[in-house]
Amino acid sequence: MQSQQTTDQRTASTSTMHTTPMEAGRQRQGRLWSNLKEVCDLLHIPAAVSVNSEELLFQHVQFKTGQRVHTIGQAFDTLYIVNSGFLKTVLIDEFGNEQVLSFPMKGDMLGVDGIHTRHYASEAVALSDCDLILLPFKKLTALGRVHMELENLMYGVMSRELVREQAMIGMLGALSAEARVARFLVSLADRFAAMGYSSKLFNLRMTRHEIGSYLGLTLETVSRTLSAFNEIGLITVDQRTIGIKDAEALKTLRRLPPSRSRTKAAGKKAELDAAGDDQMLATA
Amino acid sequence: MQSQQTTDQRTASTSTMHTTPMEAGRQRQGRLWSNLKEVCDLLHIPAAVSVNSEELLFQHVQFKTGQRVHTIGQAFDTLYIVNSGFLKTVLIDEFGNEQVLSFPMKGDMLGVDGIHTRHYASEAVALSDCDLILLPFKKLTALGRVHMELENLMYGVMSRELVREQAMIGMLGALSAEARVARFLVSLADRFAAMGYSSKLFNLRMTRHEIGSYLGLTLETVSRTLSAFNEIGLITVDQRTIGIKDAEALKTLRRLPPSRSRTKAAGKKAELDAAGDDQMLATA
DNA sequence: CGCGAGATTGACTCGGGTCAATAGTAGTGG
DNA sequence: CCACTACTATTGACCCGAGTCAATCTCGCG
Repeated sequence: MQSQQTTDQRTASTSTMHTTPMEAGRQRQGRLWSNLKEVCDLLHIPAAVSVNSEELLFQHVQFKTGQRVHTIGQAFDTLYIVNSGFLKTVLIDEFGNEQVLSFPMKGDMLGVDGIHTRHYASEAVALSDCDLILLPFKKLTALGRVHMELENLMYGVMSRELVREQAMIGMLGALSAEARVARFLVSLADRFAAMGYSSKLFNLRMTRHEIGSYLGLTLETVSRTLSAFNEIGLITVDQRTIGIKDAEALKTLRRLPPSRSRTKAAGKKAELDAAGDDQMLATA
Repeated sequence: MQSQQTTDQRTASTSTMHTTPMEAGRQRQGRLWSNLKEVCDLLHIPAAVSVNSEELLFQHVQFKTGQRVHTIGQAFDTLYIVNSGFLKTVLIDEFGNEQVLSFPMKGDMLGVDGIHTRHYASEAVALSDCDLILLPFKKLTALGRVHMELENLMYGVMSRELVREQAMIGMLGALSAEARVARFLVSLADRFAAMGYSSKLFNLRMTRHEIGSYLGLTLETVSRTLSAFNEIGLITVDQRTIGIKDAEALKTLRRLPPSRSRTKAAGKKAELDAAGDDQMLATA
C-alpha cells in the first residue's frame, strides 16, 4: 500500500525543487545532530537562547519516500521536527478511508497529537525522502524545567498548530471548492517562499487524491479546478508542476459568500460590500 | 449583537438541564476560588497531585448570557476553564461572517489559541450564564516549573484539543450532512452524560444557525435533518429540546461512504463490507 | 397583544460528487 | 532500449445532496 520505494534519490527526482543538501545539523559519530538554537530557528520561534546549549543535542533520522514515521495507535514517545522533505499526516476512518490532515514540511512539528493519550492519533507518511529531528518527549519535558525557552517553544508550537487547524475548519466549513484550491495553492506558495524556494513555480509533492482529501473534495474536482485556473490564466499546470501567475487573485478568490453564518450586526454592511465585486474573482 | 442579557438566572431558565449550583470552588473574600486538584478533576486529567496545593488558588469569574469572554485580536494573558455554563467560540472571516469552532462546556479550556501570537485568535461568547476559572498564563508557566503536573496538564489539554480539532476536520472533510448532524447529537449526548446530566433528553444551547455554522451546513439543512431524524424515530425534536431515541443508529449513521479517499489496499475489502448495509442507517 | 428572533417547510437550482473513458508517466523486466 | 504494467491525471456526461429563496409558524418578551 502506497509503496513507491524508490532507490535512493533523497534530493533528486524533483526538477524545480532543489532540496538544499543539509538544512541544519552537523555530523557526529556518523549521525546528524542539532542543538536547541537550530531547533528554534527551524520552528521560527524566536527563542531568546541564553543557554550555551551546545551540549543539548537532538538526533536526526532519515525516512525514505513512502515510509511511515508513526502510525495510528502506536505508543507515543517522541516528537519530530521536519528538517527537510515533505510528508502527509492522515486519519483512517472506520472503513479504511484516509483523510489527509496536513502536509508537514520544513519547520513543522509532528506527533503532537500523541501527547494526550500517549498514542499517536494520526499517521505520518513521507512523501519524499525526509530528514527529521527527534525530540524524545520525556527528555523534552525534563529539559523544559531547566531551559524555560524550551517550554515556551512547546506551548508556542502547539498553539500555532491549533490555530492552523482552526483556520482549516473555517475553510472547510465556509469556502467553495475553487476557493479552497486557490487558498491551498497560495499557502503552499507562501510556505515555499518562507523556505527560500520559489513561490512562483513549484512541484506538488502530493497526488490530486491527497489534495482532494485534504480539502474535502474529490480528486476530479481538484483536477477540474486546477484546469479552470489554468484556463483563466491564474496559474499554469503541468502534472505536478504549478506556476503561480496571479497570486492576488488566488488569495481573494471566493464564491458563494455563504449568506449562511452571517451576523445580523456585521452582516449588513458586509453584504453590500460583497455584492459589488461578486464576480468570480477579484483581481486586486 | 447577540444580546439577550437575561436578568440573573444562572441555573434557571433551562427545563431539562438542572445546572448543579456549584460545580467546584469555594468562597473566599467574596469570590470563588479553586485549587489545582479541582482544576485537574475538571479537565479529566488524572494529575498525580502530590502537592498539598491548597495555596495554589485560581479565581473564578462569571459571565452572563451573550457576554464575550475574549475577542479576536485582544491581547492574550489568561486561559479559562469552564466550570459551568455553555459557550461558543467563533472565527470571523474577512466579510464579517462568523464560523463556529466549538461549543465549550464544563471541563473545557478556552484561550489556548492565544498563546502563539499573544493575541486571541478566536472569540468566545457565553451561550448561557457561565462560571469560568481564570488561569493567568504567566502565573501558569511560572508554576509549571515547580509543579510538574501542571506542565503535563497543559500539554495534555492542548494535545487533546488538537486531536478534537483533527476529528472535526475529518468529519467536515468526509461526512454527509446527516452524518454530521447525527454525530453532533451523539457527541452532545456523550458530553452531557460525562457531566452527569441525562444523555437521553437535553436542551440545545445554540441556534440552528450556530449548529449549521459549526457543522459546515445551512440552518435549513440542520432543521430538515433534525425533522427527518424525528420522522424516522431516531430522536424527538421540540424546538431546542432533543430526545435521543436510538443512539446506536445515530452513531453509525452515514451516507455517501465517499469512494473518494479510499486507499487502494485497505479500500477493497471495506468497499464490499460497506456495500451490504448501504441503507440509510444501520441499526445495531 | 404585537413584535422580532428563531424554527420549520416547500420549491427550485446548481455545485460538486459519481461513473467512466482516455491519456500521460514512471518503474520493471525482458 | 523498448514493451508492459500500474499509477496518476484529465475530461465528459449525468445526477443528487445541499444551498438558496421565500412563506409560514412558534415562542418569548416588552
